[in-house]
Amino acid sequence: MTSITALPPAIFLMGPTASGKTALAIELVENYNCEIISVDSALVYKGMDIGTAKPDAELQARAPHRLIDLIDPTEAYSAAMFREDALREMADITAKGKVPLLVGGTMMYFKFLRDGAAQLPKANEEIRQRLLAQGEEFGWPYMHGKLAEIDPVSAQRLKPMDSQRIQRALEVFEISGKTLTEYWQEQDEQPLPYDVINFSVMPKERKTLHKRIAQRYQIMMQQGFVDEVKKLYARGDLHEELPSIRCVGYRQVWQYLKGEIDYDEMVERGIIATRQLAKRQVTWLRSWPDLHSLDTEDPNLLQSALKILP
RNA sequence: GCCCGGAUAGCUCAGUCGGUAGAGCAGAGGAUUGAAAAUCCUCGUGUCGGCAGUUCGAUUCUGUCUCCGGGCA
Repeated sequence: MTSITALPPAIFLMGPTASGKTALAIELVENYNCEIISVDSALVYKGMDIGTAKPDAELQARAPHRLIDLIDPTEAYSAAMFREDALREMADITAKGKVPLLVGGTMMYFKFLRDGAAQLPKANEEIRQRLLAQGEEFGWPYMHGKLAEIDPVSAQRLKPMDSQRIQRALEVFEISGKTLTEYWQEQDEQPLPYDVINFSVMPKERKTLHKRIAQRYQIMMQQGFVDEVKKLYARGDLHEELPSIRCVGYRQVWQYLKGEIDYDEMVERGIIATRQLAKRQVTWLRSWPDLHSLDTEDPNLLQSALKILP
């Protein structure tokens, strides 16, 4: 009754963009019996390397990352797909007698892993496009009103301009005839079968993070970020509405290539978008339970992390 | 040196027919259930360039000085 089955360990290494997660993860791989699983919604895209700060060939040779380069930029990934993929990879690593090290900044993916997900129907592109077009035409408050008729609980929770969530709630109902609220009620606990050690890494000062973001963005420019996006642009089958092209930086370079903004403005807006991303990531982390906070600038960062690990 | 136009929130600017001011952007805080690097919500006191004058009262009118544009020499 009181006996608790020992769960295998797993490590979550979370943090805002440009906080030094990857560097620490690689050091951990070299000093601890673990393997990396990427938790990043942008690293899944093939051909998007510089702007996503994807670990290069040399780093990946030192410490292989799972769940990167999974799909083409025309395709879409999702938190639910991530959960499935990650659980599979974690089991594989555990079976090898190693500890899964989940590293990334996509906090909703971490949340899905930690808390599970409802058994919702997956996105339907045709319905999605139609709902988006309707939203554009009649305005999201109108769509929000329609949602209130079929699923008042969801409507009350969502703001009238939250296009994405309103669209999703309507989509779920159209596909299945069941409301999002009903699905949520049916959702049962899906505890993660691991004993997780939660880490966050970031500089103590926001200003320091902002500085790192700006510096890294300039380095990306020097590495040929614009050329990378040019290649995507030249394909002709990609556009600004795709999740891939909406990624931080890619969206801004895309606008530059379309001639909507000049070079300096593109750089400025790219850096701003990165800062705003970092802020949202930090917001997630503030309420994350059982978090061991590490300081990017800690000269003994690796040792500080190892001290906490079993 | 002269003429004209500016000088207001971190930035770009609006405005007050004289009663101490407001947008966008930035920034901060928050939300987050198959797009999440997405999507959305909340938050605006600042010697209204300095000094002097008129006035009950000046950021607003007048004078002057400083600085920044542009033009003429």
